[in-house]
Amino acid sequence: MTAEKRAAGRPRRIEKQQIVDVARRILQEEGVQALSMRRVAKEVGATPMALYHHVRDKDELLMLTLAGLAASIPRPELPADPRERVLVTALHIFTGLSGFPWAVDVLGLGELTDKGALWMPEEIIASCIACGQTHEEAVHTYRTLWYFLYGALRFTTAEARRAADPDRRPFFPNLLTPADADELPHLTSLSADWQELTRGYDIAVQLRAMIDGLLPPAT
Amino acid sequence: MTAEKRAAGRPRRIEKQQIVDVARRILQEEGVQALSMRRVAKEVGATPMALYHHVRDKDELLMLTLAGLAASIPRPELPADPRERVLVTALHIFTGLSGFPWAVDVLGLGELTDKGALWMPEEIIASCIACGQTHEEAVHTYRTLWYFLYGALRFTTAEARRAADPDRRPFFPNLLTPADADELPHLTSLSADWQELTRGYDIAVQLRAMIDGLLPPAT
DNA sequence: ACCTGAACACCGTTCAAGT
DNA sequence: ACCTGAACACCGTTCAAGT
Repeated sequence: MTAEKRAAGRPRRIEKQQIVDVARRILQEEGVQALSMRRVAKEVGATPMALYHHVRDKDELLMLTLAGLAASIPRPELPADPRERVLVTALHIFTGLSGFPWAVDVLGLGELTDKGALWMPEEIIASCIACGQTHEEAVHTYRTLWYFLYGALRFTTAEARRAADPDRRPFFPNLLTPADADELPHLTSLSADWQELTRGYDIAVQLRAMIDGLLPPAT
Repeated sequence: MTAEKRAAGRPRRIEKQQIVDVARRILQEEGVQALSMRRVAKEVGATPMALYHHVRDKDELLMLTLAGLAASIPRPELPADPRERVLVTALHIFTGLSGFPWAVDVLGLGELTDKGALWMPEEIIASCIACGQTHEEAVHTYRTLWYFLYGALRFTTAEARRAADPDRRPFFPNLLTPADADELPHLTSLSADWQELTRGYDIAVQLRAMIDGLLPPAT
């Protein structure tokens, strides 16, 4: 079904793949806020408008950068127990995407784009069914896990970005004062070692507990 | 401690509160992508640069729009059972923020800004402790619930936005073809009624299950 | 102290024209 | 078919000056 390319008309000077590659490099090196159509055009050696002959708009270009990303991450060994497979696959999504903060931003656009990533929802849904869930329940469980992973990735990467910023000043440093101890006793007593508590957060522990609640009890 | 305002210098023409109010109205009516400093300045009857005398930058203005939001939402009746209190409070966060999609975007900036919202983490952490968790575990549980709620809100509001768009065309309509049935059997068989499965997703059911897994078993 | 004006260095995208 | 050039309608923010 792959038709020969017609040689009619003007020969193309820039390839779609080239555009996507440049975009992905900018995203990886400088993040999503650094990517602009004009910047990509310049680095690809063309006019901004030349890009629009290859992609519909900026959102499409962003989503195209996701293609092939999953294939570049080594697939993990999956255990035999289906419950453990859910955990390991979910953790793999988290650790895999941790290295690509820009991908989390792009995934927020809400459209599936990378076919090579689909084995992960497939695996989780299949394992949930193997654990005794109906097909519908399994889809819901996957969705719940994805919402959690997305949120965790968002705040983890955002915090890492802010930590890397040399001249960051908190916007509201003293939202909580000792005077709030009456109304908010736990938050005030915990606010001192909030940073340490954040470090102690273990995504694997949380995922395991979540999965325990979401899946039917083991037989 | 509230010092009298010095009347020295030029009298102010625009009040900070006025700026924040206009910004919040734009956010509520047209969403976060419609808010610009220049737009706010115009509607407030001033130069773009006048705003910078009252706020540090656009991010600070965005975060200021959150102040007082929680107080505008009626506080729910909380049940006596601490486990149920966690659920009801978490659900309240979800339903409360569902009406303010822009607030979800602003919360993604990652800084706490609305003091009136702090009773919710306080309540969840206190209830988790009442259920037998340590202070540290309770903070982790809250964080896990928040990550999930944030992800759920993100995708729910994004989907609602796209559904409201009159001329939306999916970017990648046929990512999954019948030929993928070998590799991705569940996804291909489920893709037909994916919309219906999405409608059947019940956040209360998922939260209850999550909480069951996260909290120690009831005595 | 508070605000203006001009400027800098950008954006995404449409449209008409060229090869 | 593919690309350019010019234009439209915007951005956030700095800086020097005015009252």
